[in-house]
Amino acid sequence: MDTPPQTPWLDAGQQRSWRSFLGGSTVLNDHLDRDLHAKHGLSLTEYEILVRLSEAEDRQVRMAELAAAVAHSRSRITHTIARLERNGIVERIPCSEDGRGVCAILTAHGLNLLETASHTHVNGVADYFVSKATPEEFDIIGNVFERIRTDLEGTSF
Amino acid sequence: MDTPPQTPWLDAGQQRSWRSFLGGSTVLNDHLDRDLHAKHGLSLTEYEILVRLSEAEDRQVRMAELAAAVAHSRSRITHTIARLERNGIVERIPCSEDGRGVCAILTAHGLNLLETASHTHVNGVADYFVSKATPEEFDIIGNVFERIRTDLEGTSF
DNA sequence: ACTTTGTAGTTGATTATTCAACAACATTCA
DNA sequence: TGAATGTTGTTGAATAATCAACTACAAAGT
Repeated sequence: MDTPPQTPWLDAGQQRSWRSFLGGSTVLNDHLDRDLHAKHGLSLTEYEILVRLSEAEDRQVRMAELAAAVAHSRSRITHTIARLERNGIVERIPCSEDGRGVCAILTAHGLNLLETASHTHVNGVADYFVSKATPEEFDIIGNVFERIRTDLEGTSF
Repeated sequence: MDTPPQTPWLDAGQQRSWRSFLGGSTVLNDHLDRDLHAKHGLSLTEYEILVRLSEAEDRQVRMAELAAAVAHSRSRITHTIARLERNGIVERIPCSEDGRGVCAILTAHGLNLLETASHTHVNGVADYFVSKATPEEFDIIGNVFERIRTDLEGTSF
């Protein structure tokens, strides 16, 4: 069923690296998510969205742009923003310029929450991730995943 | 609310690396998951479970052990195995030695499916990930995430 | 033996994500 | 103008993941 004719298998080292990455990134995401949830009632993906909003002009961003920024589907963003809106963290406003457009905008409460939560998050990233690598290693990781992202994004949805 | 007294923020480069990692690993997981789903009706996490089973003695592993291997909760494994069982990919058998124990065991059909799917998966890992890094870089990534995992695992649930 | 404590796995309710279908507006081009 | 065609965002149903509560068995201590 559309199987590539021949498959060059990963060697032992590559396989080990791949599995380490998969396992490590899973527990890393998990820890960051748990910390945010326990202390602030936010998921990591919600947190990421708030960060993007906080950095934007007028703290507002269009839905599709937000989706692209955090690499999620438009549908997922709609649901997530709906949830955040229910909790008074974000508001939805029709976006000028384009009759179809909708912008999510951070409320004052949302901004406060983000500022509080950011301490937890940054400490988590530092403790669980940055501190486990040398600056050079951390840099390499950034570069590789940057490449992966730019090469892959836009290839689906 | 239990906020660390002072937070040493990430510098610009660290922040860039962290975001690249987050975005890159998201699209990477997404692509691998989509490919498996589209071609074989399997999710990446289901696939990982099948791999562990296939490598085990008698192609069977106890639930808790499986959970640890793929860094998921026991509950999640129960649900996932139930799903796989419904599709005839796996079976559940009471595990000797321990009256409480349950083992998941790969069926013949499950093994076939895995063998077919592995081509898709390995090609995906190679194309989307391995080929984007030099061998040295890939090795470093493996090492760093190995550290992260061993340091972090067992810290929750 | 028996009580306490711990571990394995499951269950069902809640919450989150995906997917396909859709309505509303924009753009293009005849 | 007015059809196509494309894009934006939403909706609801289906699927998956989380969480707390629970049963059943095991191990230890008395």
